[in-house]
Parts: sequence; structure tokens; C-alpha cells
Amino acid sequence: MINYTLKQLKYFVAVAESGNVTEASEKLYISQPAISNAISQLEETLNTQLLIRHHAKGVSLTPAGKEMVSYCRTLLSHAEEINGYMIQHSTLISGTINIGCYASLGPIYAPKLIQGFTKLYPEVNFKLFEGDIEELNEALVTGKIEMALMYDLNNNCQIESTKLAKISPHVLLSVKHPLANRKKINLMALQDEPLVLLDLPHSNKYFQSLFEQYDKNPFIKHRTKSIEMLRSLVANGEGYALMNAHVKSNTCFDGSELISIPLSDYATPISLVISKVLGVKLPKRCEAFLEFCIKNFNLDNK
Amino acid sequence: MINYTLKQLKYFVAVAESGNVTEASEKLYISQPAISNAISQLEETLNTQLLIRHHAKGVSLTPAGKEMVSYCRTLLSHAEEINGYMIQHSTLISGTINIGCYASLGPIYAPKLIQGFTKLYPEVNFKLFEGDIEELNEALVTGKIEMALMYDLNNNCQIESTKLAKISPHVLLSVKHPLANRKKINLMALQDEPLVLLDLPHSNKYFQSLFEQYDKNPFIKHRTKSIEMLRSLVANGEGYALMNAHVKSNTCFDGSELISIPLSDYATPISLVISKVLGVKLPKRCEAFLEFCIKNFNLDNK
DNA sequence: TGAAATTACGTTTGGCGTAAGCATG
DNA sequence: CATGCTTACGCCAAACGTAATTTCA
Repeated sequence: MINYTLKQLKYFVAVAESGNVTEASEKLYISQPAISNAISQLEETLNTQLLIRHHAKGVSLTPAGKEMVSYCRTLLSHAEEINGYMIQHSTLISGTINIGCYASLGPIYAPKLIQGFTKLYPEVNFKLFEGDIEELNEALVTGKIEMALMYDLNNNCQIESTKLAKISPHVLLSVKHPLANRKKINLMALQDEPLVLLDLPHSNKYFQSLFEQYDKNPFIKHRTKSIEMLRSLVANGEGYALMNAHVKSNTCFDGSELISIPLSDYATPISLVISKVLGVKLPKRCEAFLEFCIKNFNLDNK
Repeated sequence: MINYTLKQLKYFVAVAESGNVTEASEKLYISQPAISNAISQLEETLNTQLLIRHHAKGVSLTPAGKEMVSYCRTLLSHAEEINGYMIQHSTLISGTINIGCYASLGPIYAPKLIQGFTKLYPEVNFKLFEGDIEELNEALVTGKIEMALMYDLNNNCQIESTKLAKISPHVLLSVKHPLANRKKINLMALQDEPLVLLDLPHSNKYFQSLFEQYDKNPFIKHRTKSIEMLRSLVANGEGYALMNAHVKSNTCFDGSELISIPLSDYATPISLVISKVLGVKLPKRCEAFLEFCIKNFNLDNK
């Protein structure tokens, strides 16, 4: 059980350094009896006499006091260090940002954002987490991550999201597909073809909901949770796929080619957002990153 | 400037470990709002959010909070360690005793006392200081030493002494001296011989005062501050000397022989004492040593 | 007599507990 | 509606300041 306070230690060290309670009290802007009292208490809780009081000639340290001073110095400087470190990281743009990315968005947006930001603030580094929407919400709320780059689903009232951009659904087709040279594609043009469904929570429902306006159900040939598997299947002619973002690479992992074409159908608007837990005060670095993301996407839109 | 308290840190760590303020408050026997409040204050002083509060589901740590917990743990355990160390040394008989010895008494009494005590309490070690009375008083009052083995001169009202034994003056003579076989010697028997004076503060005055009862002044041939020089001079026939303790060795450093014979004259009583600063609470080890010295000398006197 | 400690005492701060309020699952 | 957080409020202890007292050089 610790029964002393950091304040007592601070006063004690000041007195030890001055050799004189009065001088210490002037340095600390605290009255002399207050200091005297604090040290008496410290002595009592430690059951150890630390000072020898001289009349009209200040004080000197007992051997135990001398030991104690050096202990106090290290403890106090350690405490200072912690304080400085925490304050610094709430104020300066440095340290680690723990950021989550929705699996299909991460590879598209995260690297450029991170690179751009660390160019401005080289003291910041990032720790990336990937997951589906549920996992990201969970990670935010349990403090595993401070922010997440994901779709705006508004399904969790503890989460606060900032819109970065509107996302439009795209169709993925093999380059060999007859419609591969279209500028836009309507879902009905593909109604008899097999669909390769991205089978992540929310996204699977979202893509299927696109068919509701036509009262049709798609013919789902494959389901996968992996973006790259999806792209490979499409590039190798296993069907078409729907994605909520525009991947710029036309080559998938096995070298086959595919293409991404905007969907011309009506789609319930969906946004790319950066999210945080509602009401939490973020470290400065995170606030700065949020600002940066907003600015960065506004520039893109121009 | 440190603006947090160890108590706040303690509460915070407890909450972090419980994941739950209520549980922590039960462990700490402190009301739940008190803890909640303390942590809010801590967050404010650090300008950093440490916890994410969930409704009806406890709390979780933010990344900053996670860092802070580990800092707190090391700081608190350091503080515990200091506390434990200081309490232990005020309670247990271990650690270092800083003891001063009057130059001429040290070699005679200190080694046996130290050996006897460390046999009883092997955890204790000694740091020895030697000096004349003034130096020892100074060392006591400035906290350089906790106790001193010296003569009782009662000349410093800040010092508190415990009598260990009465000391009687002895005459040192060369074994070749005609009076070397006496059991006791009267000063007048030596009145025409040269005196080798131990020229330490107080002792020089004391020895010269012995001659006052005869209205004589001694013939001082040599003055020295060193006991061994004194003994060598005497052993080599340069004169007799007076000492306030009985040295048991008859051989001095150069191999010459000398003898120590009690003085039969009246001498103002002088005592061997162990001294400390008036009113200071000594560590347990020092109190134990004081007790040991008292007991040890009482045994000797029987 | 002056310097520098402690003691005495009144004020105020702040830490704690009780009770009420609020939000979520 | 039970859980578990925060807010509100009152109380008391403790920290601080002022002033008086003590003690030694």
C-alpha cells in the first residue's frame, strides 16, 4: 500500500536540494508550513526520519533521507516522462494511428492516404487492421482501432462517420467478355449470366438488393470473401461480379485480364466514410489524419 | 508539471484490469462514482481519452489507454518498491549503519562491537567514519552518521549520549622505563619527565588539566594527533604519554615495546558514550546496535 | 535579535459516499 | 427492466495560508 503522494515527494526533493525549507517554499510558490507539514507526513508514512532540523540553519538529510532523495528523483522523473509523453501525443502529430479498413476498400485507398499523410507528418506511423463491417465496428468500440475506413451503413449508433466520397457500383468482366468494351452497363444486360458474389456481411445483401428493382434473383455461381479470388474467377470467365469501388488494376494474380465498368442502374447511394466512436476525443494525430482524408477526397472530386 | 496523483493511476489500472468500473470499485472498497470521477480527472490532466464507456457493458481501453496502463503499472510498482524498501529499513534489522568513532577509541572498541553485532544480525553492515569530537558532532548533526562512539563531553545540546563505560586515564611508558613494572602510577612520579601529548581537540586540554591539581605544567616534548605515532615515540623512550583508554597491545608499529599503566591520581570522571542527534528517530538497525552496545558493556563490567 | 523551524487555527479545496438520472441491450 | 455509467449534492478530511511561537546562533 502506497501512502505517500507525488506531491510530498516533490516537496521533499526540493527541500533536500535547497537544504532549507524556506527556500524550497519560495521556489515552489507554496507556504513554508505547508511544505514542512507535507514532509512530516511523508516521514510518518515511511516510518523514517528523513531530515534533521536545525534551528535557524535549515535542515540536513539523514542517511535514510539521502537514499530516499535519489529514489524520489528517479520516480518523479519517471512520472514526468509519462506525463510528457501522454501530453505530447495528445498535442503533437506523432505516434501510432491504429486504423481499420474494410477488406475491399483497404488496398484501394489506404496506401495512398497513408503515404500522403506520412509525407506531411513523418513522425506518425500506422497500424492497419482489416475486417468486415462488424469486425471494424467491434474494433472501434473496444478501442482496438481509433478510426476505420469503411462504408457508411449507419447501423451502429455508437459510431460517428465522416463522408469522404460517394461510391458507385461497378461490374467486373473478363476482357474477353462481349460487353467488355462498354462505357456503362445495365444489370439487365447480364441477367442470364452467372454472378460471382462478394460474400462479406452487408456487401452480399447490398449487391443482391440491386436486383430487387427488377424483381429478379441473380444466378449466383460462386461466393467468396476474397477480393482477389473474386477477380481471378471473373478474369477466367467464371462470370461477372459486382464491386462497390473501382479497382484500377486490370490484371489479376494469375495474369488474366479483367475490366471494371460503371453500373448504369439506380443504386441506393452508398458512401465511403471514415469512422470513429461517437464522443471519444481522438489524439491529435488522428484528428489530423481525419482532416487530411477529407481534404484529399475533396481534391479528388474536383 | 505533474498534475496527476498516484491514487488516480491506481484506480485507472484497477479499472483497466477489471474492464469495469463497478468491479474495480468493489475491489478497492471505494464507491463507483469516486473512481469514475478520478479517471475523468486523469483523462483531463493528460488531455487524453483513456477509456471508452459502454452502456451497461463496462469500459474498454483506447490505444492511448492501453499504453498508459503499462506506464502506470511500472510507475506504481516502482513506487511500491520504494515504499517497501523504506518501511523495511525502518522495521527490520538490516541495511547500513553509518557510525563515527573518536580516533583514539575506534580501533579499541569498534571492531569487537561490529563483529559481535553482525554475528547476531548478518544483514547489517557498517560504514565507519573517524574524527575528533568536533568532526563527529558535525557529522551527526549533518546526517553523515547516525551514531558515534566517543567521549562524553556534553558540549553540544543537540546531541544525546548513552553512557557505555567509565574511562580511566592510563600512562604509557616504554618497557625499559624504570617505572614500567608499577601497578599504578601517580603523575608526580613523572613530573620531571618529558610528555608526549595526544594533540586532539578536547583530549589535549583534558590531559593538561590533570596537572592543575598540582599547580604544575607538564614538560611537553612532542605533540601528535596520531595514536600510533604517540605509541612509537613512547616505546622509543621519547617520554611518557597519557591516554584515556587502555590499549591492550604492548608492541608498536616499529616493534618497540611499551606498557599501559593506570593513573592513580584523581581525574575528572569521563565516560565512553554512544551518541545520536537529540530527537531523531533512528532506523531499527541503529536502535538495535545501541541496545547491543549497552548490553555488551554491561557484561564487560561484571 | 534574527533566521528558520514548528504549532495553531481558520478557510477552502477536493475526495468520497449516497441518491438520482440516463442510456443500452 | 437490469446493468453500469454519469451527474448532483452534501459532508468531512486534508491541504494550504496567515499568524503566532519556539529555538538557537
